[in-house]
Amino acid sequence: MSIELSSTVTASPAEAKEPKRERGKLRVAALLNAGGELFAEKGYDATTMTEIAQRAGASIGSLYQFFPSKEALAEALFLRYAARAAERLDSFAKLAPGLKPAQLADLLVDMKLEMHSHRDAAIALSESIAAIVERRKPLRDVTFAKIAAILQAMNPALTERQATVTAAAVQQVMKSVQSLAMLERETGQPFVAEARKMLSVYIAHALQA
Amino acid sequence: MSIELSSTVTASPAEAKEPKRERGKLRVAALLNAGGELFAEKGYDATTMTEIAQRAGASIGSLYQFFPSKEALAEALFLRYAARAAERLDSFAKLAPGLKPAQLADLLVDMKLEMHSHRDAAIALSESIAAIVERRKPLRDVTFAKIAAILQAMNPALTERQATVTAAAVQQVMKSVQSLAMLERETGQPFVAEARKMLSVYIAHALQA
Amino acid sequence: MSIELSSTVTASPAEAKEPKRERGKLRVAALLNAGGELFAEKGYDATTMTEIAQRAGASIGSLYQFFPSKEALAEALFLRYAARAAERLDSFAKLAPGLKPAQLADLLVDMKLEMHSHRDAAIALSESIAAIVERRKPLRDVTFAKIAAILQAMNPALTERQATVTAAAVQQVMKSVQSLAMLERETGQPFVAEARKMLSVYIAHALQA
Amino acid sequence: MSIELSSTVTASPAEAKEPKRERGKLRVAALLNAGGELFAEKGYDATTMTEIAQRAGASIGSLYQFFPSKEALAEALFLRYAARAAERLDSFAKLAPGLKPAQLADLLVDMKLEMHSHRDAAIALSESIAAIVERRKPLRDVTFAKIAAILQAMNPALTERQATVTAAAVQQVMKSVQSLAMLERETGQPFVAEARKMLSVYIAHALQA
DNA sequence: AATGAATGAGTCTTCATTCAT
DNA sequence: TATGAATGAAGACTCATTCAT
Repeated sequence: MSIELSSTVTASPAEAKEPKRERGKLRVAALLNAGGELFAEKGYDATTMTEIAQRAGASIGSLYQFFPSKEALAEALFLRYAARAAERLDSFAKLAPGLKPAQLADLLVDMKLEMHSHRDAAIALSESIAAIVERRKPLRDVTFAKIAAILQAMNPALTERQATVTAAAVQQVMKSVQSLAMLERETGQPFVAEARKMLSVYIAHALQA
Repeated sequence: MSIELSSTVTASPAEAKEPKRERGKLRVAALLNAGGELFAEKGYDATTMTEIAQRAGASIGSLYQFFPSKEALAEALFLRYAARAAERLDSFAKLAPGLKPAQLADLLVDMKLEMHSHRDAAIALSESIAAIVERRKPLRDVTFAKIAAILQAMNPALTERQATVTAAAVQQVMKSVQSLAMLERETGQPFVAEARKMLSVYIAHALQA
Repeated sequence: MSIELSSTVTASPAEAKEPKRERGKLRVAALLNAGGELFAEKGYDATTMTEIAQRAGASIGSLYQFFPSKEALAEALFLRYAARAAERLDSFAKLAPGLKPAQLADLLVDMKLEMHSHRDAAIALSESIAAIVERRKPLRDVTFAKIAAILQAMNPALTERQATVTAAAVQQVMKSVQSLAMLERETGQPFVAEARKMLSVYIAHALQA
Repeated sequence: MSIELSSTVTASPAEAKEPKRERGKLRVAALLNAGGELFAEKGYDATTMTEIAQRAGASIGSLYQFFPSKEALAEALFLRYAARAAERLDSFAKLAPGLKPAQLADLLVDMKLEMHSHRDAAIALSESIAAIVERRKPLRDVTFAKIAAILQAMNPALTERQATVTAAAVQQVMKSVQSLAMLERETGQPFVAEARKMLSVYIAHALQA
C-alpha cells in the first residue's frame, strides 16, 4: 500500500538522476541533507544552489549531476519526507483498534515533532515551488485517507465522510505543532501539551458523534 | 488601546513615506493593494517591484517615491493587516461576557474568513522578510493577549497562564481556517464547519477546566 | 504592400521593447549595431550578451531592458534586414519593364553586396536561432514573390510557376554573392563578375523560355 | 592523387586516435555517425558531447578515448566528408572528355544530393569551428582544382584562370542544391530541376566562351 | 512629483573536459 | 579499457534600486 507520488501527471521538471556508483549515493545523500537544512534555515528562494553544493562539500557541477534543477532537488526532498510520513502513519494504523483518543493525539504530535528534525519538512510547505504544489495534493489525500482509516478503526461506526472531515481538522492541528514547539522553546509555556489536549478533546468528541 | 507595532525597536528599513496630497494617497492605496494581491498570488520573492508598479498603474519610480524598498512595502502591508486584526479582536472583547464557546468560535472563524479577502494576510506569514519576522512577535503577543482577555471575560476563573496557552491553541486553529476554506472550495466537503466545531469543543473544554 | 513579418504565428519569445525616450532610441540603435557586428564576426552562439553590451557602451542590464533575450535581439536584427531587403526589391520592381537580363543581374548582385555592409545579413542565415528559422520562411516567400514579379514584368508571357521557380534559383545565386566577394578579396580572381555573368545568362535563358 | 587535408599546417587540436581493435572501429564509427546526425540536426554548438556518446550507446569517457575534444570529432567528420567528395570528383574527371554540359550538371547535382544523406555535410559549413575553418580553404582549393580540371577536359581551350573562376561559380550552385531540395520537398515545385537547368546553361556558356 | 532608463551583483544552469575506480 | 562522477569557468538572465530628465 505504498504511495504513488511519482506519477508524472503534470509536466514536472526533469527528475533527480539516480546515482549508479557508491560514491554517487553518498553525494546524493549529502546534497539532500544540505538542501534540507538550508531550505529550513533560510527558505527556498533565499537558498542558493552554490550554497547547497558548498555545504555538501561538492562542486556546483556535482550538484547538477544529480539534481537537474533547484526544483528537482526540492522535489526529491519532498518525496523523501512524504515517504517517511506515510510510513509512520501506516505503522499507527496497525495500533489503531486499541487506541484511546489521547493516545492517538500523542502519537500524532510526537510524529510531527520527530519528523521536523528531518528538516525536509520545511519544503513541504513552500508555496513557491510549482513542482511541490502539484505533488502536495496527492500527499494530502493520502494523508487524509490514512488518518481517516485510523479513526474508523477506532470507531467503526464512523462514516467515511465524517472520518475524512475529521482527518482534515486533525491534520491542521498537526501542522501547527511545529510553530507551537518553537513558541514553547521561546517562552517556556507548555504550548505543545496544549496541542495534545486540543487534539485529544477533539478526537474524543469526533469519535462519539 | 491601539497596538504599537510601529515602534522602531530593531532597525527596520526606512519606512513608507506619508503622502501629502490627495493624489498621493490614492497612489499609495493602489500600490498597497497591488502589492497585497501580487504577494498573495505568487509569493513575496516571486513578485517584482516593477510588476507591482504596473498593476497599480504607476511607474517604478513612483513606487519608490512612497516605499523606499520592497521590504518597506511589505511592512506597510503587514501593519495594515495587523491593525485590522487588532481592531476586530477589540470589538469581540466587548461582547465577551455573554458569549458561548460556539459563538466565539464562529466569530473568530468568520473573522479569518473575511480578513483573507484583504489579501494582506499572506505576507503575515512570509518567513523571508526580516522586517516582518521581527514585527510578527509583537503582533502575536498582542493577539494572544486579546484572545486571552476574551477568554477570561468569558470565565473570570481562568488563570492568566491558562488563558494564554489556550489563546495560542485557538490562534493556531484560526490560522488553518484559510487552508480549510480552500479545501472546501475544492472538494465540497464541509471543512470550515469542522473547524468551527473543533474550536467550539476545545474552547468549551478549556473554559471549564 | 509592406511585408508582415511581425505576425506572431508561432510562439516566439517576448519581443524587443520600444524605447520611449530619446536616450533609449540611441541605446537601442547602438545595441543593434553592436549585435549585428559581433554576430557577423563570431557567429551567434559565440557572441556573448555581455560582449554586445560592452561594445555598445551599455551595461548588461540596459541591454536586457530593450531586448528581453538574445533571441529577441537577433530577431530584431533580422527584421531590420528583412525590411531593407524588401524595400530594395520593391524599388527594382518599378524599373522592371525596361530592364535587360544583365541589368537585373547587376542590380541584384549590387544589392547583396551593399546589404552585406549592413552586417545584419549574417543572422539571416543562422540555423541555430529558432525565432529566425520561423521567420525565414515568410521572408523567403515574400522575396520569391517580389523577384518573380520583376521577372514577369520583364516578360509578361512568363507563367506564374515558371517565374517562381526561376526566382528561387536567382535567389540562391544571390546568396552566394557574399562568399564569392570574400573569395575575390582573398585571391584577387574576379568571382563576383562571374556571378553576374551566370545570373545574366540564366535570366536571359529563363525569360525566353 | 589523394588529398592532403591532414597535414598539420596550423596547430589543429589533437587528432582522433586510431582504434586498434575491431571493437574500437565499431565504436568510432558509431560515435562519428552519432556526431554527424546530431550536428546536422541541431548544429555544432547546440550538440553536447554527452548527447553524442548517448546516441552512440557509449559513455562519455569512451567518447573521449577516441576523440580528445569536440573539435577533433568535428574534424574527423569533416575529413570523412572531404575524402568522399574528392573521390567522387575524381571519378567524374575520368568521364570528362565526352561529357556534355547538361550531363556534368546532372552529375554534380546528383553528387550533392547523395552526399547530403551522409549528414557529415553539415559540419562542412560550420563557421564556429576553428579547426574546420582552417581546413576548409584547402578543401575548397582542391575542389576548385578538380572541377576546373573537368571543365578543361571538356574544352581544352579554356584558360586556367577562366576554368577556376567558372569552377567557383559552379561550386556555389552546388552548395545551394541542398536548400533547393528541401524547398522542393516542402512546396512540390521543381526547384532541383531548375538548378540543373541553371548549371547546364551556365556551363554551356562558359565552355564556349 | 513622475517617468523610464541605467546599473551590476547575483542566480541558475550548462558543458567540455578530467579523474578515479 | 570502460564507465560515470567531479569540476568550475562561463553564459543568459533577473531585479532591487538609483538617476537623469
